[in-house]
Amino acid sequence: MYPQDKKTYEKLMDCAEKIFAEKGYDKASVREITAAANVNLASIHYHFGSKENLLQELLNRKLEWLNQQRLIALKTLENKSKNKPLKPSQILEAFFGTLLDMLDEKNYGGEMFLRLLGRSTLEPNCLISSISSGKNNAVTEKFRDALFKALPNVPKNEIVWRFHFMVGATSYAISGSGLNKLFVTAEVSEDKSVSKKLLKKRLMSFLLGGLRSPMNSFLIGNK
Amino acid sequence: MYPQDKKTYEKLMDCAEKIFAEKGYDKASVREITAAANVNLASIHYHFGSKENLLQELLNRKLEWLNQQRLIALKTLENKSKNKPLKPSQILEAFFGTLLDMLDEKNYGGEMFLRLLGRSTLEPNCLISSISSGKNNAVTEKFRDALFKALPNVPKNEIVWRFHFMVGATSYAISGSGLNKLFVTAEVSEDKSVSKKLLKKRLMSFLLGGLRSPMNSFLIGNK
DNA sequence: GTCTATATCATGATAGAC
DNA sequence: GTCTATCATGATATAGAC
Repeated sequence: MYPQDKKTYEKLMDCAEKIFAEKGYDKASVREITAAANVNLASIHYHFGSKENLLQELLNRKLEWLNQQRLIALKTLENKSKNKPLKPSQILEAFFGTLLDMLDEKNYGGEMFLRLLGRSTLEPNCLISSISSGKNNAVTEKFRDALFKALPNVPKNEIVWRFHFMVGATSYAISGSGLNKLFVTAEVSEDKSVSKKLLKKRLMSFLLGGLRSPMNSFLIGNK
Repeated sequence: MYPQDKKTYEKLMDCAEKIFAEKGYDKASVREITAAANVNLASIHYHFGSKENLLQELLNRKLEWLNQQRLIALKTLENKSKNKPLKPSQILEAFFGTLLDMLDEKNYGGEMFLRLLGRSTLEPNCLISSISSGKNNAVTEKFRDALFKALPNVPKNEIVWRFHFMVGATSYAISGSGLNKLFVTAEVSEDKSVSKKLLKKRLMSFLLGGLRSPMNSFLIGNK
């Protein structure tokens, strides 16, 4: 079944990624994963300690890669426009656009990652570490600061909140299942391939509108 | 422990709601729920058929109540402003404001509901029915149509997508765990009680901005 | 150090007595 | 409707082979 030359650790990572993507974390059993990888049942415990830890490793691996891409995109932008502050749309492109591009990845990698990331934000007391880990926060802060510079007239507090809202809209929009669920009404449907292509444009337009939404006096009054 | 006069069915619903909210669906065991309710282990199977079904019942109960409130709010608005089209902000208030107000509910009801609802949108092949059930779709469509009227110049397709994005931003913003996770940086933090009060204002402002975001030519060109 | 075979323990589900 | 007993499946732990 599986190429024999790969190490057990790698086999498990690969198979787990695929099976998690297909069935979700809960319904993917340790037995199924080890069987698919042609390794012993106990190897997950040996290499990762637990099923949860295996998921952690997968998320961390993806997250690190994603954040690298994000930083590269940001650096590129900053190099191009010497000194001049970046436009909000450019910053969003580097942060969320890079994430959205993962959807096109092969091997379910992108979709699984995004779904499981979403799950980890919803389940209490679970999987927090991969998100609030130092590296990830560092990247988030870089983009946060870029937004501060790009929108000097907006209170920093508000920017942080709106960043948060943007992450939410993106996570949800991206979760494969969510997409077709809420609005399956025929009248407004369009060709699916068209929808997929337009998703990024549409979401970015929405995020930008939310980010730059005028602030009412109440919010400003409260700093 | 538990008041003896309540029926088993009610006891289970109440305890399950609380325990699901605290630990999440997976980590709440049938044994723990039945123990807390002072009923027999097998009663969940008898009354609900399965643990999943119990969750379904909980979600449906909440969802129906929520949607009733939403319809009432919408009707009230439509009665007040005879014939004149509603403002988008009013429609959002009726739909998302009503949802956000559930956060103040006692007994974890609101938070659990929102978290589990979020989960159900992220897990594949799971719990779809409560969301795409007929009643819920009917309510969603009412609000969708209200937005169509309120924004006659925006293509219907775009409104539907933006509605979708708004749901995502709201779900995420509301999920108790998500709130403190992403941005725990000290510099931008403010008093937590203040944050909680302002959440609704902030989110509504963001949603409104996203909903009314100008459309770039690319999107319009593709209808 | 790496992997395997096997044992343990918790969980959801269920059958059948009362 | 409620109970006890039991099953099937899952994750995890351990002992020991290579």
